[in-house]
Amino acid sequence: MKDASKRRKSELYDHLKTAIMTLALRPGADLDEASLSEEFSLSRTPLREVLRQLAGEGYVDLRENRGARVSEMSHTTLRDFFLAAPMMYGAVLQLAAKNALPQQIEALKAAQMDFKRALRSGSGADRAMANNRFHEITGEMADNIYLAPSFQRLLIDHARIGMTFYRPRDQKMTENLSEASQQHDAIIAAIESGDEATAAQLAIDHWNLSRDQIELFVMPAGLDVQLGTVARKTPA
Amino acid sequence: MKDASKRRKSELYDHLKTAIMTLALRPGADLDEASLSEEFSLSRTPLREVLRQLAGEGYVDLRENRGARVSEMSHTTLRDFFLAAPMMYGAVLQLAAKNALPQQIEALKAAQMDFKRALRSGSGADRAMANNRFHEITGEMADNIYLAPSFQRLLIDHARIGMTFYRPRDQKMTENLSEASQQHDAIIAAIESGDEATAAQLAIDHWNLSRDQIELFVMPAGLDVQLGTVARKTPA
DNA sequence: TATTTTTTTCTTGTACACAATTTGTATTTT
DNA sequence: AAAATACAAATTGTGTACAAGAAAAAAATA
Repeated sequence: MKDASKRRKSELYDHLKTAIMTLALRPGADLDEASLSEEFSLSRTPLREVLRQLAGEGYVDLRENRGARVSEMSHTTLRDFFLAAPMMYGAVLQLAAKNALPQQIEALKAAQMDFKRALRSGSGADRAMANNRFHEITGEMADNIYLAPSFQRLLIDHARIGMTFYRPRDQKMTENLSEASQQHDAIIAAIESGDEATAAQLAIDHWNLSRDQIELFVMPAGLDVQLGTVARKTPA
Repeated sequence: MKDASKRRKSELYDHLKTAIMTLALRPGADLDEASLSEEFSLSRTPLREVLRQLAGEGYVDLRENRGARVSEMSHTTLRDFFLAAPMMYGAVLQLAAKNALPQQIEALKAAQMDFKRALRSGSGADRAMANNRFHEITGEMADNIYLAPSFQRLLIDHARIGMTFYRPRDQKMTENLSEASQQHDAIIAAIESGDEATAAQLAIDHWNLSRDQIELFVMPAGLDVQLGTVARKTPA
């Protein structure tokens, strides 16, 4: 009986994590204790502990007497993200190239195969999660407890941003995704040969590419519509 | 009645934080739920939630079915720390110089006055906490949610390392502390004038000085004692 | 009819009791 | 005497009941 509730607890934990990263639970969404507790057959006590833990890891925000919410993605988020990401991933990849264990390199190659598979035939969520796993492994390779917290926080929003932007809408965006995959291969090679400088540089390149991808999404080619052809106000 | 327990909860939270940072609670120390709950007149339920939160922030480690412990400072910790600290503090100070608000600059100046006061007449804990507050404010100035988690984690161990190493034992160590204070002044000046490059460079200098201070502690001048003048075995 | 006040309902926070696991001790066995 | 096993004590994890607070709905007033 104890075994089962332990399993349910970690199931709840994993479920919330992936649901948040894949945007199944949207930023700002309310997490109701009662309904979650019923859904996972857990009493509210362990449920609340899970929420506290997720809050510590940056998945949710807790408000006094007002329940938990999926952590927000504000208008400043993207800017903060691309300010911090190149530096953090650069540091992580440099350390990964320095410290990676053979076993971890194998795991990274496996993750990259999954990522390629997801690019070919997966959903947006599959792509984002596969990409997330790839970078998560590089974080384990770097093995520095002081970088890990920010890196994990970045990975969460990396996945969420990816869910929005890893959906190619035109030829250019598809090419970018293919280039991202090639960069992953180059990253693996740099790590395997212990080339720290190259690994760090590849991180910068990788994030510049991501930024370009997002720019393509945020600033699409303008609609070719004449003034007045769009109704001022939609009928109620 | 609710008000009072709310206060006790945050008191417990603050108490544990400072006790851990000032080494009143040593790394690895066991945190017993029952005794803490009695000491702060709180039931175990809210107590455990506080521990979960502190775990998320890096103050304690939770082990399944085995209670909470103050987070460890292993032999790899110092190395990890000085690998990550210059980069993180460099980034934080650069952003601080860019984004600091006038109000925050005033707070930073006040914190530096406290730090100087602590250097003159405070205990080791006073110095460590005053120094901690100074850098905490620079973190607020930087205002980037992706850097904050690692920065906070660094500040915790910065304080703990400081508790050990900010106790001058000779002339050289005292001079280093005075130089650290001067660097704080320079950091304030760079932030106030918005000089990002200088701020980032000062961070590097600041951490190199810290590293020197620790080296003086870890590798002191050898004891000048002849072979055989120390008893082989102390009497029982 | 709009706005404020009161009441009701719903949600979160805390306490306590019990179940389950781990750890230390004592006894037995080799 | 050493090791292994069984037992006992202490500690952690979960469920449930109740209290406190916030949001929503209803009633009263302007």
